[in-house]
Amino acid sequence: MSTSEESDRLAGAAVRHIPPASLARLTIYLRALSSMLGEGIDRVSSDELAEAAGVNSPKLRKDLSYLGSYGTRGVGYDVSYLSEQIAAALGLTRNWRVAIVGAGNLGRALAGYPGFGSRGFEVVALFDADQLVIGQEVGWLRVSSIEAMESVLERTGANMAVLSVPAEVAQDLCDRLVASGITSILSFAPVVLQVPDDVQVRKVDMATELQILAYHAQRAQVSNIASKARARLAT
Amino acid sequence: MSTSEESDRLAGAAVRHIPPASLARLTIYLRALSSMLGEGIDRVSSDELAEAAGVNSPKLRKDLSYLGSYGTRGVGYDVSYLSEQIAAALGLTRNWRVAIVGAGNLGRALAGYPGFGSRGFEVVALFDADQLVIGQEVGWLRVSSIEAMESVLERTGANMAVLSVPAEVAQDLCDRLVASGITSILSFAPVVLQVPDDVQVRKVDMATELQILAYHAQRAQVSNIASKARARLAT
DNA sequence: CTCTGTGAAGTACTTCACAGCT
DNA sequence: AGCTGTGAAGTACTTCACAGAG
Repeated sequence: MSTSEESDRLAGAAVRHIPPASLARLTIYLRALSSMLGEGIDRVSSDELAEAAGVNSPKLRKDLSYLGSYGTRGVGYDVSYLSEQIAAALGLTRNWRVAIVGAGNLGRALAGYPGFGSRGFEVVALFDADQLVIGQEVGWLRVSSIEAMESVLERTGANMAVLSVPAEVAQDLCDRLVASGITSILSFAPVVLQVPDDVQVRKVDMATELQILAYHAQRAQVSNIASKARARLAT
Repeated sequence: MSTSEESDRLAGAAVRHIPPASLARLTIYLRALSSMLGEGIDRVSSDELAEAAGVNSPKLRKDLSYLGSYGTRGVGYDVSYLSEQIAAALGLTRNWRVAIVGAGNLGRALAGYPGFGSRGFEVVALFDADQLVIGQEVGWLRVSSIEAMESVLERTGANMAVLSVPAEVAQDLCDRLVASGITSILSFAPVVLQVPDDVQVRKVDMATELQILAYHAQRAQVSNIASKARARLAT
């Protein structure tokens, strides 16, 4: 038995381990449920929710089954109740205090991102190295100097960080975040960050996404050319 | 035999199908190789490249084996040659013309993203609905009116689009992009987009990423509490 | 009779270990 | 002797089909 499984049992948690693939989808279900709540829908079937989330319904039910049995057979799910259960499983009941490192266009876009503030995430600090940018107001925040990062992180009680800085300085700033006790980092820098095992890093990478699209587009094109060649041969 | 497999054979392509998981990693290898080229390194072993990409070496070799055998046993890989082969497999030899829809902070950040211009991607249009923003210069581009989107897409020969607009208008603009013949879309809007089967959509979602981090952080905490409880019980 | 929840089967990915070049 | 390339074994995820609750 692994340490974490053992810990779950001791902590009395019902959830043992959610597969990464399911975890990613649970956040989508949560958003779909939130928007349904907004529309005044209070009951939903697995078919309907699956449709809204863009997955098939057996997959949705399997995903939900990792959390427990929160539906009613023959009826469906209570939108509000299911939302709460998913939010609880994801750890969204406590408040997360996010520091954004890098106040360029991307950092500002993130600081102003509406869906950010909702669902338990609060942006508590915004850092930059540029003297012209330090001190500027962005939304409710004032940009802090990167030199004072450690003390501001401490004072604001940040427990998550977003890295929206150039690739060259990402590893250095990442190291400083880790040294300050941050263990959850979302990076937009196009580099592989080296961190200790107990630090979680997730990476969002525009170049990767475009290249994956390019691959599929090229394939589609090749298929198309081949189809035409085949059509010619057939005549 | 599926249509696409058949097409590959007819087109004479060596590559049949790259698993999605491998595809995502190939883009990372490509970046690592580019940076090695920049440093003047011209030979690399699977161990070294795997280290740089943050994966283990059997996985890297397996990934590369989907493309072909481009290494030399007992020696390693030629950095430049392997780069070219990966780029070719990903479809990066042709030039991709990208339109960015939405010129808010995020759209501007994307338009100015350096890694964007390199590797075959060129931003050819930038759209917004705000009269105050239309006509502004962002880098080398002038922001076009969203009303003229169809004609500008046509004129600029855009063949990929990035959606950096609010969730409420994302589906509508997506439909217009699809109607204009765009078949590759990268969306930053936090909604599930409905598109025909022949259109590829990839989604980047900040909220999802943070929620996944929150889940892991919460788990780490629970484990920690449990460990302490266990330590107490043991005494 | 409807719709959920879930073992079991099927599929895809990862890891392993070593054969095969150089 | 060293490092790649790859079948085969192992693991994780997805799909299926139906048992089971209402």
